[in-house]
Amino acid sequence: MPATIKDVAEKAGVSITTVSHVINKTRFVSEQLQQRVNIAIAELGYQPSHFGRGLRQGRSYTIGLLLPDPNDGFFQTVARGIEEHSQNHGFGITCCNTDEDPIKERFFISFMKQRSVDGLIIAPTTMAAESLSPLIHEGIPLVIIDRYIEDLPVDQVFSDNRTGSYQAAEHLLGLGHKRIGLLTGIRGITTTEHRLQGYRDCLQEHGIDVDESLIVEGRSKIEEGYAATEQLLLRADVTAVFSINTMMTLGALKCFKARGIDCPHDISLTGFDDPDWAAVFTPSLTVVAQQPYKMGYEAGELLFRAIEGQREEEQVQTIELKTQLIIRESTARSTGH
Amino acid sequence: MPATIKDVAEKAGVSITTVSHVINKTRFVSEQLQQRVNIAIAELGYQPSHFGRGLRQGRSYTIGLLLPDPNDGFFQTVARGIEEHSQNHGFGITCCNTDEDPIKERFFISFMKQRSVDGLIIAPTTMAAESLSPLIHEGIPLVIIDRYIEDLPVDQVFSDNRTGSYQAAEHLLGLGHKRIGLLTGIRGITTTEHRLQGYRDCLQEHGIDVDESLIVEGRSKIEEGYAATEQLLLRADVTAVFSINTMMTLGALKCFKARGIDCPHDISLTGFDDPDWAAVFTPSLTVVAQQPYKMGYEAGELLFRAIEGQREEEQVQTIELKTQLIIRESTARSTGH
DNA sequence: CTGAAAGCGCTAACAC
DNA sequence: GTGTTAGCGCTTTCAG
Repeated sequence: MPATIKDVAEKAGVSITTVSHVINKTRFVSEQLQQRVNIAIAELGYQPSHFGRGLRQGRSYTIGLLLPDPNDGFFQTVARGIEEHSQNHGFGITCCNTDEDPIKERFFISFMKQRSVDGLIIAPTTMAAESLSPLIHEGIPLVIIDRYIEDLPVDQVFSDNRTGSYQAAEHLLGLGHKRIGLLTGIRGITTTEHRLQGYRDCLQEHGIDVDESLIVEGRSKIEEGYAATEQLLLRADVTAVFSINTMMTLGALKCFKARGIDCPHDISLTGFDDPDWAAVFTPSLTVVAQQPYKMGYEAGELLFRAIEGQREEEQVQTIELKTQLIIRESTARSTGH
Repeated sequence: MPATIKDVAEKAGVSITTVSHVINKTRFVSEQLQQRVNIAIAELGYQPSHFGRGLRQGRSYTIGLLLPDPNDGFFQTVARGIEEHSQNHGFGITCCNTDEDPIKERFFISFMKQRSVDGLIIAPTTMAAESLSPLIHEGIPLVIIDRYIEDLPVDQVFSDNRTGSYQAAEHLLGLGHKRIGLLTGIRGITTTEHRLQGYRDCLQEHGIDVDESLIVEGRSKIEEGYAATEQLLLRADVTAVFSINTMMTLGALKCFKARGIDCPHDISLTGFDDPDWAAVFTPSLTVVAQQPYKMGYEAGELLFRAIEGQREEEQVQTIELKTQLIIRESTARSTGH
């Protein structure tokens, strides 16, 4: 039904080869023919078929994006950063949510392969490289984001979670807090583990033994944050809470609210990530901010460099983004207990 | 490099026809051959090429999604509802952000057409049908969401924005507020216009003349909401603010915070949409909640019905979703002035 | 019950 | 400077 290259060729009175070359600027064509072709294209409203081209070239002009949690505004912003590049290159994006499920991850990777994506950006669900190494082996351009995987010869972009976490803990210690509860995100992904490590390192370097009972495992839903906070509050001596991701932070706040706990007077709170509302909240939230847009942007840059072959083989890059501690109202000097 | 149907056929000692039929279950194949084929497929890790199939069938097993604002969690949830269906049908989703820009919208529609998407779900940037009617004419399955377009013979799913807004205004009137400021979203899209209309209708039916100076135009960024609220506050007699979208609401809250205005004691606030944090905020926010997941889900259902041809021609549906006024702490009885 | 072969729209090697 | 043509991987008619 839609016009094909053949229709254009006939209308312009040239061969389809010439049409192809005009479209792709892939060899010289005389002014005159170029014009005839362009006119024909315009009149027919011709657009090259994605399939014809793809079948021939084995390229899809599409990149795949595998993200764990669509509810998290963080990844939304990451996606924007990536989009910046894909638009410039005329590429499409196919995005799938893994929901932190390795099975889904595997499925979608295979899905993407079937569709011959030209590159893939993944925030992996696990620290293991099983599902990823085949990709690398097959030479599909790949960039890992958000979660660092050790010893994997592949481009990676992630935040310096350990330092971010360290600084948050140090900030709380500096305010006189000795017993700092930690709400973790889902275990087994590096973001969580590194943030946990930063907390541990900081306490230890300040001569404080880490009380494991102050570390409560959550995942990434408000209710889980709520429950984890309640559990934490059973220990009456907690004067500060450090929450490792946005949803857990909201859960903590909800719990505070339900129990009539005054933050920061009764308990200080520090979160990770800086969503729009964090600064508007009452109290405004002290947080460790990441650079989600930049994460996406850098990842996109690495990916397209690989796609366009402007990269030496085996020369992979690892980009660690700085975090920033933003001190607001939700943390205050410990009133002791 | 990856295995083709031909490789499978050779390995299984059958014709490619048979392989195709086994894969697609499109005609009877003896148990024996089926097994041989399936084994060969497994051993080769064969996946049918998306391009080969697409070129032949003119289908992409992909739907397109055009959304205006990726920062808005609302659309994120809508997308989840759609995804539910696309997963079940083994379809992919290609999503693009129009950023409320009709030019981008047009571009992406054309982009989607080139890629032969099997259907399109769009939250249009304007009330005009120009970019959309060609699609309808070409018979590409299409569902409009969020924003109603009159007299367009196409499936549509949207919220009853007028009633939602009406109820919010009525709630504020019931609390004794007489001078209710209105922060609008971007003008010219039906969501904004209908919400505006609901506000107007409510005041009028309660015998109150609408003071146009209480209606301040914003768009969809925090800073715009902030500025609009400041403008509103120049009128000292405003005792309540009704904000028409999430970002404007955040802007209003930010302004309140900056000026030391106590909500709801000094001024009541009602928002539209119910993001995660609205209930956790201090004060928790009275809002008109929509049903974003349902919006996506219904849209997906309509779209796939059309894609699979289970719909009479010219038999379009229009689904209006109820909104719900959720009364929380941010609205209180007017203390008068 | 199975296979041979045409052809979807395009690009690029090969002619001229 | 331009055209002819093979063939990418698949589905589907047609033949048997």
